[in-house]
Amino acid sequence: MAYWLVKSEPTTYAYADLERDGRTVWDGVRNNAAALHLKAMKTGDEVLYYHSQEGKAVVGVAKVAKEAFPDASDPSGRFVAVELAPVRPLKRPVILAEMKAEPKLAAMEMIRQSRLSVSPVRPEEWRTILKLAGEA
DNA sequence: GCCAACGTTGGC
DNA sequence: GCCAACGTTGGC
Repeated sequence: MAYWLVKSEPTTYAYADLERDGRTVWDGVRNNAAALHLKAMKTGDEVLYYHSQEGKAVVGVAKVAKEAFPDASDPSGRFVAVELAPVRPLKRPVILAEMKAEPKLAAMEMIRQSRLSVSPVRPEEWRTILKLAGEA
């Protein structure tokens, strides 16, 4: 079981939209590094759901409902999509400023490279974030 | 194959 | 709205 983090602008597709839909195709990723992470996802892996721009916080937990398959929205055929399903909203959102202030999260991929839309999360980082969310 | 120019993302 | 970071494109 691996852990990941995905970003979405809440004005485009918020965590609440995922809850409403029950499941969604996570497509449109056009970055090679992010695509490699999508390909490495396994069904059942857990995913932190981060709101970029508006909110700038991890707001929920999702899980991989379907492993990588060709992204139908990509004419080149080079990129893949996965399907995600909601697990639960965090008890308390964890804002970016808190994450940056936490030394244990300094090595997190999403902190080190803010533009990466899909990134891996280490187990200890996962635990740290859940703790910041008041869940651990 | 190099690198300058340009576009996009996302934090501030 | 601005700008830094980074990826991509295209001329050479």
